Amino acid sequence: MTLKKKHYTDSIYYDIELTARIMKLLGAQLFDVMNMGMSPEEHAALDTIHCHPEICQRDLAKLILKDRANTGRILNSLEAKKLISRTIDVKNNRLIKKMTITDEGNKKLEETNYKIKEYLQKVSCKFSNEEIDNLQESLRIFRKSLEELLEMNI
Amino acid sequence: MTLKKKHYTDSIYYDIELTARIMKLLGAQLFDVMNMGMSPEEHAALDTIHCHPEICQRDLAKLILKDRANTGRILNSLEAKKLISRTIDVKNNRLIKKMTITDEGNKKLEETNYKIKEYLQKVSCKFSNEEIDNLQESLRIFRKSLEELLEMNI
DNA sequence: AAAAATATGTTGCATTTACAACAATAGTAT
DNA sequence: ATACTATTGTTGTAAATGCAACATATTTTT
Repeated sequence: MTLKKKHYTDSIYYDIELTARIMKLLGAQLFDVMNMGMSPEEHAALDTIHCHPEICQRDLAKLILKDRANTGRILNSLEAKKLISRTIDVKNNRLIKKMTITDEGNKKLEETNYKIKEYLQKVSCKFSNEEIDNLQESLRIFRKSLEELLEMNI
Repeated sequence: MTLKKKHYTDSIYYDIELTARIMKLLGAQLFDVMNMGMSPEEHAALDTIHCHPEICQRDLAKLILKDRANTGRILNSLEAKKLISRTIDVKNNRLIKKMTITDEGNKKLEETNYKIKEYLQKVSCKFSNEEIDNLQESLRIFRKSLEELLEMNI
């Protein structure tokens, strides 16, 4: 009853949707104003490749919450901007397109991450780091409940 | 630092995006399996009209988090399904398309809300109502911080 | 060894979405 | 009173997204 409350705009569904929307807006604005030279999606991909250097496109897709098709397109764009290069490589005896971040890409990523960090300290002032940690933890637990429900398969 | 953490997949941005995505998936699945006869978006619109009987399309758009164009299209679909009817009316001496929920629409809305409530009690078992209230409150406070940042206009 | 299943990536298409332009009307200012 | 601005809704268009089909290659099954 409290979960979906009585009506749509009172539900947790709505609160999460709305928060996600505002964050996306803020992100788009940040990347636009700061002239990052890449989209938030491209940054997400680049940053995630940096954290998982041997990742394949399929696994990257799962992490950045896109499907394989769109992940491929984002990577095409990053490649066109010479921020990554793609070579055919082998992992577990399987052919994969290995992605390597170029020097230019690493420089750009570092710059971008710094700008983001700098910008977002303004939020941290208003919402303490501990509060954010708690919120993230609550969301994780909440997701776990949802995923169990998905497995129940009704 | 904690807000965006070091990397994309550790950030609160990511947690919220991921949670939103899972909720949307769950919602789509629910509406599909239960044969609701309308999309989650249409339900959001219908339920919100029910809560604000005199609302105009523009205000409805703000509430259901769509733009005016898409709100109009959703309403077209609801009208085609005979769940609402639209008549030209006057509000504050202004011409607006007044939306009225049909009897069929009210019946459908009640049915749907009941099915949702029933289904979501399963989640409440795993995640207490109080926890959900707390999560919603945290999200509200977090959004407030973000909105202040948006007003600061960079 | 042949066939079936799995993994990886690409392409095409249909849907959703957002944004901008437009039309019609009403309020406000000069 | 006329012109400007704001509100409301529609239409058109371009971009993002997701899904299904396909191509290729590898692993597993028979």
